[in-house]
Amino acid sequence: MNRNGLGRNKGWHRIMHGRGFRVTAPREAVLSVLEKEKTHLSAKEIYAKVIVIEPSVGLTTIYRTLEMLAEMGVINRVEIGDKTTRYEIKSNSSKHHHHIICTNCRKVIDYSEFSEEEKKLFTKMTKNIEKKYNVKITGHNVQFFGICLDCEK
Amino acid sequence: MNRNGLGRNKGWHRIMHGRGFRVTAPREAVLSVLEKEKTHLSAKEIYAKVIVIEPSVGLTTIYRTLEMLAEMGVINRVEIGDKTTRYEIKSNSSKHHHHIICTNCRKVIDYSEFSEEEKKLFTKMTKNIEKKYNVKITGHNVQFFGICLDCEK
DNA sequence: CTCCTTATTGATAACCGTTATCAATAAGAT
DNA sequence: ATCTTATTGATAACGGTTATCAATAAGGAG
Repeated sequence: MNRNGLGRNKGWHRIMHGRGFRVTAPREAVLSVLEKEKTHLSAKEIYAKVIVIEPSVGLTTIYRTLEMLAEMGVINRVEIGDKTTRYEIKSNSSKHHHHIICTNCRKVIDYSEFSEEEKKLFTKMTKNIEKKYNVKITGHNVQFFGICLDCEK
Repeated sequence: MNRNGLGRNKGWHRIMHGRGFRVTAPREAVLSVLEKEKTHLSAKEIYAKVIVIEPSVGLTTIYRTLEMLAEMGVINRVEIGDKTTRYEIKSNSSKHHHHIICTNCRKVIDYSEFSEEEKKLFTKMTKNIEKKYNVKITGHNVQFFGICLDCEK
């Protein structure tokens, strides 16, 4: 257990190191926050939580770290239509999922209980697209829009 | 054929009027541009094309008009990850489609040749989600990410 | 057609998320 | 312990979008 309460994640050290990145306190703090939250936070929201752990960290560093983690494939950028980029960690516990977004309050529900049928069809769609358009597909993003229970009144 | 070359679209007049909106030259010009282009333009790009038709129109009006058209359901907002909102018209000729986005050059391919299987599954997924999460689904957005032929070198 | 109400417009400034700059700092190899 | 250089934080700048407000014009009433 290091100073940030980041216990089992020494793995990051190796991954970062392997890519030639240095392991720093701000980076550990950002990972610690994302690991705990598992929800869709904006850079500002992450910043607010990070400075509790490491008060000297600047907002710029948050943006830079998020940029780096996204490039490393450790986190996903999530756009839910509220004009800011949000981030979610791709841990082994949180699988690939789709998003259900309330167009009124912008609440997000993660949807990951895919049926075998759904999984197969997405695989098939991906292959079809690759063949038909001669592209290499690296991922997909699915959003369902609607009005959540709370906003329905 | 009115002054903007907008012939068969007098329908907009009725729709706008019905909602209590006035039919103005800037609005007709924006619709004219979107109708012609059918691709994913940013507000600035639309502005550049509009001022050819109506030189006195300001950028602010473009934003306001796009906001209105989106609210009316006449156009879609499209996010392709290049930090600007893009717009596409929902004409009867351009059906519902998904997007294939090159993560390198941000080119977008529309994908609308859905198989019956795909259509059925999306309908089923929508119903499942509505039941399971108690929400009213109004639409969905699907993006496939990859590297296009040109960027593959 | 003319008048009148009020939605709409355009110029400008403000806003806000994100990024560039740059001297100071510190990770980690030697 | 030293040294190279990636990283940092403060600040300013940037770019897309929105608020402000007086001037304009759509379109209904007469």
